[in-house]
Amino acid sequence: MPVSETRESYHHGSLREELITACVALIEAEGIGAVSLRRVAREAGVSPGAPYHHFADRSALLTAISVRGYERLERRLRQARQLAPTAARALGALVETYVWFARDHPAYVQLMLRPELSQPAKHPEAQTAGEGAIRVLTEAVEDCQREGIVPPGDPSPLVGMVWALAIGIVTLWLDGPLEGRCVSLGTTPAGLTVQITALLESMLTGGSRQSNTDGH
Amino acid sequence: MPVSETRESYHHGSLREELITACVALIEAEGIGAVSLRRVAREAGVSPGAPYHHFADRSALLTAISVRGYERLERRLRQARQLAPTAARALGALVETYVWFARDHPAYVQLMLRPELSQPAKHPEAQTAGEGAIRVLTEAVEDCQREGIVPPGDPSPLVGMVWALAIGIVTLWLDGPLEGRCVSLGTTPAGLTVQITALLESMLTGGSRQSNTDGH
DNA sequence: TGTACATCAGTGAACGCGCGTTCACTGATGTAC
DNA sequence: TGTACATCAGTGAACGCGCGTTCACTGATGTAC
Repeated sequence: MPVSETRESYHHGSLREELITACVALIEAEGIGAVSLRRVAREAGVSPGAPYHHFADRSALLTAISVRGYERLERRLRQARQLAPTAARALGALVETYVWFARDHPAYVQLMLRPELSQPAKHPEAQTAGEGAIRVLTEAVEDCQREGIVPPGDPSPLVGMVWALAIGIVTLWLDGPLEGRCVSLGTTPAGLTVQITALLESMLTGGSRQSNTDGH
Repeated sequence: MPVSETRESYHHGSLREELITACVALIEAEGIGAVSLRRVAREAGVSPGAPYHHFADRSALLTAISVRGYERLERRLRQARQLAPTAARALGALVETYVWFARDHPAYVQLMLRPELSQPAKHPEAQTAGEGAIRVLTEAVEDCQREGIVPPGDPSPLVGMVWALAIGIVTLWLDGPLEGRCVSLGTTPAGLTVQITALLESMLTGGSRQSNTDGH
């Protein structure tokens, strides 16, 4: 019988799982620059060779984490889309969801945004997993078309716009400049995100009217 | 007399300049993962210790390149803003300009987007240089407000939106997924960029009308 | 213009380090009968 | 249930490597007189 992928304990316990956990914790604690296979093994309390029983090489571990990140992101995006009261709200909510996901799991997203670490040419799984997330975006845009908010035709410009917007906000937040800018503006990254998505929605539904509801 | 920063040749020629050139070329040829100070020195045809007469350490070189990138980007953004016939067009043009800049100088932008390499905590110059670029965006948004396209008030949501949009498209392009997606859509990253900026502008000026001019 | 000296920007050898990966091994776990 | 054996997931030592950085040095460039 082949080794089950879901068993709870063998020798060490489920080392594969613990390596992923340790790597995520390491990135969150010391930044993406601190990642190395040896270091992750050390954090997991295991010898440097041990990971090779679970991952072909360093990039395989990082790819596995990226894949998990995309899967979790997609799940949250699907929930957000289902909960949104209108199609226009869904688009804004998807952007927000991506950003909150990055805030809650910065390590996943940082890996997802650094292909030089996962080497997608070698391990294409992460890219495949990412396509699932984009599918949710596309479906949401198609909803908008069905509701007449967005004209029919190729949905990809709006899909690309929403996707890029989400990645852009996330990058600015995780990389630091957003935090600093928000401080000098008297707001927060989360607050600015909500303002941006509100702006997006108002552009979609009501022309260029921009609501400044937060007392400006 | 102190050493002039702009002299053409001393011993080697202007090594500082050549190190920057070599590093940029290296990133463009082999990707951001190939960067090391030793390697850059080797590419410039110089011994491993030579760079230390021009840069305090590795991150200082990478910061200098980021700074140069932001300066060049800002110059191009200013030109684009001046050439734009309308304020709304200026916003779209700024996004496009950022994206074309990334296409023309991927190495600069990749460094700008990886703070763990420049270590902004140690060398804050890059962040300062980046603020110049955002000032151009802000001015363009204020133009829109002056023209009545955008309601008065805090410009930062729209500034953030345009900024994030630009960075998002750039990230998707440089990191690969955009290229692949565009192929399967029968378009190109540049084409999709233009579609996205057109969409942005039409959202700003005319509600949510989305022109599909490319025969779809 | 020529000489003596200071400075500057290179060389190349060396340092210690952490890295990714391999490998012979071992002992725990699972399987067959 | 007990024993013999196979497999599996660890250990820990070792490999070769490239890295960032330092340092004593050297020879070219610039400066003073």
